[in-house]
Amino acid sequence: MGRAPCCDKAAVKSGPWTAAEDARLVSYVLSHGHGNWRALPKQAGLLRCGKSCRLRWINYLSPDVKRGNFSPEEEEAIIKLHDLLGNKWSKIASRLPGRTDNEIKNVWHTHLKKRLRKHDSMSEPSNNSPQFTSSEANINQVSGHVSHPDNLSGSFPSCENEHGASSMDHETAITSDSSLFIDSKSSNWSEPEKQSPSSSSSSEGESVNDKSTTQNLSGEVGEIPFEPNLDFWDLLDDVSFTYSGVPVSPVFESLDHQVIFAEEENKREVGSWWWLAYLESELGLEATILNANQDE
DNA sequence: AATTCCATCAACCGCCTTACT
DNA sequence: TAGTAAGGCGGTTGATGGAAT
Repeated sequence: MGRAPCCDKAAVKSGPWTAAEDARLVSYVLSHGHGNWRALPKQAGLLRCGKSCRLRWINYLSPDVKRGNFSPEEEEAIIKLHDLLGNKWSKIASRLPGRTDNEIKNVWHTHLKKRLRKHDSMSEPSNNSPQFTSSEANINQVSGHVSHPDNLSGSFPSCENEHGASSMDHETAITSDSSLFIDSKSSNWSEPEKQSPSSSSSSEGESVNDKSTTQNLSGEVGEIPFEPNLDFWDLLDDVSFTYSGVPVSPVFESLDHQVIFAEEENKREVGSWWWLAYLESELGLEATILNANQDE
């Protein structure tokens, strides 16, 4: 007997999310939260597995998610953190505000790993310890970073992490290493158009999820088969957005605005706000907002 | 212009961990 | 303490678009 499936696979939908599903999920989470992911699909009227809902929210729909290319600083941080933590993507993601484990994992496999390998092939492996992979052996060369002191001890080479050894001791050490944490308010965040060509995919910043959401905008949005949460749509209808009493342009050109307006205690709120504006833009409603702004 | 190959990334799968009873 | 449910995580896959031929 195998493990019981988390949900009835025959009764749930799989594959790319439609704009209507996104809207329904967002509407529900914003108004009710996500106390129970497993129960959420039913309550929200989604024919999706709870896990799928959670993943969709965390990796794409959450206002905390920073879209756009990875800045050189972020990439360097990933390299450093991977050197220390191995494939602990969620731990790495926790150090990169706005970035998800999935995104980091993809970037690592599609860009950074190759880059390191390439760098490796161009350099002489003069001092490589046998237990280090070639790419790991060059991480310090690329980043100019000296690993955490613990990492230099014989008991904790990088490759141990890579192969699943516990990283808890490391985590504790790393937690106190502020140099390995990208401040969400830091100007190090770069806008997509400022990205170096070597950064991750060039299209991500401007056409978010054009494989799933955007491609469905043509027909499904107009046929959203559910009753939208009124509070949620009221927010979208409210074009006189303000933050702390200050009028704010509702259409952001980049997520950096989320950072600009993010006082620590209000960061999440603003992020949610930005997201609403973004969603409206994605759903083709930006004209409404822009026109409203111009009228002011 | 058509076809093939490759890179990218969203999403799925299954295992592990944690919280609760 | 053991059993169970749910959340979380990392590995992997498949669809897609663009580049190369």
